[in-house]
Amino acid sequence: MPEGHTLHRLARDLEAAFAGRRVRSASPQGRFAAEAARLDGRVLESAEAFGKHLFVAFADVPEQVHVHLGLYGSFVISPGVGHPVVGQVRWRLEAQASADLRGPNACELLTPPEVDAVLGRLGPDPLRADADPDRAWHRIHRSQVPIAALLMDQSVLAGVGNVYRAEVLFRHRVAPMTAGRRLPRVRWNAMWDDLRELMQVGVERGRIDTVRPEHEPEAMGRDPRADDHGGEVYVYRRDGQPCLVCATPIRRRLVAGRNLFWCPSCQQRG
DNA sequence: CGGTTATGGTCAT
DNA sequence: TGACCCTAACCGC
Repeated sequence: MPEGHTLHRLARDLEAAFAGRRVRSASPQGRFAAEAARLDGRVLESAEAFGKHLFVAFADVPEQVHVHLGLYGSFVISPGVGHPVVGQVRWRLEAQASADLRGPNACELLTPPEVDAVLGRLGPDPLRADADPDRAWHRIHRSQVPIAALLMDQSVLAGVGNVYRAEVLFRHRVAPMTAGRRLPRVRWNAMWDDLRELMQVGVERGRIDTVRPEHEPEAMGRDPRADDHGGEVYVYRRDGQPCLVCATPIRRRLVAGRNLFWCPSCQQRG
């Protein structure tokens, strides 16, 4: 379930479990075998996330492991070592804990220039303290592309995925097909601040929650059970169901190959 | 058991 | 725009 919050949480957890420790490194599946063997027995130095990209550094190794989870990759940390390998495990780290990487879009050793090249393609990441929202604004305010597409463009903004884009558009009542150049600057500033807070909550809880207290199902007299994807949201994957605010049926439409969800009644402004 | 789906991205056309 | 990559869960038969 990888949007940016997942990777930042993962970086934090990997450091807690492995930083400063000598680790075993292997590729049970074999597709990262040579690289994993090279790192075996070394000290894991750091794990850091930029948008949806994760970089793991080892002492005395100039290259870093670049991990991108893609649509359905997972990197799961569990206590203890020597667990049986279940399914396709691309990379396994072990110290006093274990971490299994499955189904990543990318798992590769990159040289420092190659790392810089990846980072250079990324827009500002709301989860990084030094991120500059003006860099994103510069791209947005001169673009004819719908804001719903711009939010997914990692070179405009890094870390936002299909859930956060739908939810932040709803929370700010923005019509998804509004061209970037039609979005008022004050609106963008508010969306950026909101994303910072929402994604930080995502890091802390390990799930995406976007519903304000006054709209929570319990407060609205509904079953307080979380949505199927694990968090509490306004529109994501709720097509056909009543809007939590106005009861209008939530709509769905494919935008740039991904399902976009929105409330046609609540979301009418630029 | 096979088809579908998924919070993503790249590359070719 | 479409093909393709990667893995697992879920659904209907």
